[in-house]
Amino acid sequence: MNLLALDRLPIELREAIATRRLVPGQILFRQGDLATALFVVETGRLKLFRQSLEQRSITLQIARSGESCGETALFSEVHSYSTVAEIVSQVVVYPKQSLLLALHQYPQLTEDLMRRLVVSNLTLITQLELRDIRAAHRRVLQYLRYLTSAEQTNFVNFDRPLKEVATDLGLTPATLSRVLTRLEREGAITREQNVIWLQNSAIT
Amino acid sequence: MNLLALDRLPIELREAIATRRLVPGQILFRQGDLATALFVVETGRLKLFRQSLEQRSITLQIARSGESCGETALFSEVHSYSTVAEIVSQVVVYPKQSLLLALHQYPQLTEDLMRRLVVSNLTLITQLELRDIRAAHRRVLQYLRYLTSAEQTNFVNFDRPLKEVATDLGLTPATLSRVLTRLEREGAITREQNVIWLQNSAIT
DNA sequence: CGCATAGTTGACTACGCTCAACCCTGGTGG
DNA sequence: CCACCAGGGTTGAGCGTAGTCAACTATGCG
Repeated sequence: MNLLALDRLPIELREAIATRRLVPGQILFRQGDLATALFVVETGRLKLFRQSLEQRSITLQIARSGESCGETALFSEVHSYSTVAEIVSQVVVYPKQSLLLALHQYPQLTEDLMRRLVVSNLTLITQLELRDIRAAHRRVLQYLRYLTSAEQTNFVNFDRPLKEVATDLGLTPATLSRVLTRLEREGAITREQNVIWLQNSAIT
Repeated sequence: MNLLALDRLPIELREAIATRRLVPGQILFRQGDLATALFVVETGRLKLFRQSLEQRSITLQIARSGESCGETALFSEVHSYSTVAEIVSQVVVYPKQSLLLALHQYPQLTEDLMRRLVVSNLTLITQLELRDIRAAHRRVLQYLRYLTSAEQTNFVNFDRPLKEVATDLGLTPATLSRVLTRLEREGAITREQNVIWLQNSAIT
């Protein structure tokens, strides 16, 4: 949940951190904002996204409990993406300056941060790979595979509107809807409420 | 060029590093390979790419002198992408174990590594943003803008075949060709050999 | 000089987007 | 308790644009 077990944190950093509550739709920071802190999600759900030219929004990641955002700004003046709370959320705020100071003395902290950066990297790579799949039905199928393999299950429970999922995938809601009905018709998945079962089919 | 000025490196790491020569087309490591080292390009040009399902290749980054690859593997067992030399190249090899050991004692090293991870992150985000632009001509234009803004110039000198550039952009060579002639016809760019001039036009 | 490869151009196709209408659900207020 | 409304989800028709496949040209290298 926290960057490090609280009692292992240097005292000066322990004093600097705080928590913050966010309501749905509330912006934590905007891309371009001066970066003053790094955040770790305690509860709730944040969306990390970039608002591109021509006002499209590109979802970089959905950060849930234990995940962080704003790490890249540790070594860059400003945030490179925006973050918004999708539901009521609580985040831990680690002031950038205190963190940077503490880095030098606490190797554990360093390692944790690096790990987070690496994870963030891998997430982005996954996103890129998804976007590279042109055919919508394959992209969706692959997306479902990622989700299930991460959870070690064969189903996905969507806790967010399909509309959102669609844009995450770079699709329109209409297209996603069509794709899902098609996949179900073909027997690749079965749907039930917000739950989608993946049949381990040979369909690629 | 190096991860750190050589004389500032801890002696045990200094002894562990080596250099390696690569010929065009030579694979440095493959995605899925056990990660044993991190590499910094001394001379030449490497392509970091992911081979997706259905044998498409997604270029993550072109690493040139001073840039690195394999950092993400510092905290993961295996490499998450492949790296190939596009031309004759020379890389510095930093064994992972030695690096991890040295991290604890040399804050400078840590900072350098984190910086590299952050840069890698931003590069990936840029890629994603590009891919999100559907219209090929806009995507290409934006790509040219990124390149020129990075170089502080108004032209781009392609040292690699357009064919490669096309796939980097997620386009086919045919489409890229058409787009370039169109952009030139519309006056957004002018071409001459491998050089493309960007007219600061209002065209978006 | 001849070959291999990159680049260009054309005709056709496929697929996701747009825009629109419609259904369905959950929440609200009378 | 029902009427209404708003939003998400679904479905349809038509369009635009990048892909595909192919032919052809240009270029560089042996």
